[in-house]
Amino acid sequence: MFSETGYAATRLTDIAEAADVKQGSLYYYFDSKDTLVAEMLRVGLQKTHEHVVTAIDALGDQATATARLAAAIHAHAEAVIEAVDYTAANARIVGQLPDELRKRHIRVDQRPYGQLWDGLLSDARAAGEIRDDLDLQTLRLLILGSLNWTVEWPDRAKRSPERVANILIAALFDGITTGDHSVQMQAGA
Amino acid sequence: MFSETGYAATRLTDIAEAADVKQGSLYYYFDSKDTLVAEMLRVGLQKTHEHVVTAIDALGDQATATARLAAAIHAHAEAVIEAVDYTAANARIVGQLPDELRKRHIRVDQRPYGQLWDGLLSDARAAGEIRDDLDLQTLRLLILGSLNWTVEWPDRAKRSPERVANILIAALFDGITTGDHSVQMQAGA
DNA sequence: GTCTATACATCGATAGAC
DNA sequence: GTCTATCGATGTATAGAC
Repeated sequence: MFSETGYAATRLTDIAEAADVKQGSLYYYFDSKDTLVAEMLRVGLQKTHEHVVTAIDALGDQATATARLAAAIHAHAEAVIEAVDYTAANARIVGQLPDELRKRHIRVDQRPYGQLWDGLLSDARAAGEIRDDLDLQTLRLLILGSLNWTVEWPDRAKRSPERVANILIAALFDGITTGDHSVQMQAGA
Repeated sequence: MFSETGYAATRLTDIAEAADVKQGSLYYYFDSKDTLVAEMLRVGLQKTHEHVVTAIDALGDQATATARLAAAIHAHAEAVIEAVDYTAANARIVGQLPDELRKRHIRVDQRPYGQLWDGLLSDARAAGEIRDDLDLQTLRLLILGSLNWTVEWPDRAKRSPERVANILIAALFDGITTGDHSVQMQAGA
């Protein structure tokens, strides 16, 4: 509901109705709307985290670091596009949260997930599989951002998680250029 | 203000205060909060559009399609990260808008900007500069999404637009891998 | 643990003087 | 064109019965 309606516009009455209780009853479980939202965000990110870890582990010990990275991209795409409702909600409403709530969420909940990704990237670099002239933290944020933003895509542009992930992986790993148009790019700015 | 506080939490009182008038006076210029927001979104996207077009035109006629694409990425990064306040607001609040407002904005305002980008990409493909096995619309949304999401980056991860754009361009154009780890990736999913 | 009822605050919008 | 004053709606939060 938060994913569809947004943080502020989602009323406790609606949430209660969906849970088949009355609005007042929610206060037996939560102190406020904010603690309810915070709990949802926490659970959501945890589920996403688990989903991604499961996908990576499924590859087994022999997988290369880049293969593991690709699996993570697939899994995150699944989470944000369809598999985990909470993840879409996370992506949609982080920008709408009251300041303290957002900061706490980023600091407490998002940090470990970011570290998982940073680990994937630095493993790949350590294995010599990705170049060492790119800022990995920025790269991670760009990758996750491109996937998270799918929640804003117009309906007609929607694609399956597999499709989106494959395109992103192909572009990232192989590059989008045909020959070596790449060099002249580096010169810019 | 919308960029920082969000759509719902930004009060007309605050806006009026920043404009050095009283809240009631705003209604001399706008019929409602929504028309005010709609106008801001329209102007914002227009400014971004112009900023990007200017950057592309500055390259002159001899520039390759990929060079033009790179310039567009730089310019959009500038717009969303620092240059155009409106752009950050756009990125931040599209997900928070009431349904009809958002739909109209995407349909009326965002469409032309999306077409500019699709043009850049299809020109590059026509020139044989980028591969022809990637869905260009999806690629465009992934690129813009990765940049738009920078508004959600934690403060400590913030980078200059040049830095962010260069990393994205390097990754996209050259690929992030060192050798041909790429091939085995394509096999996944 | 869930309900009904209601207090309380907030904020968009309107009215009307100047 | 800008102000002050206020209405009216909405929605979170609380009180208290069952």
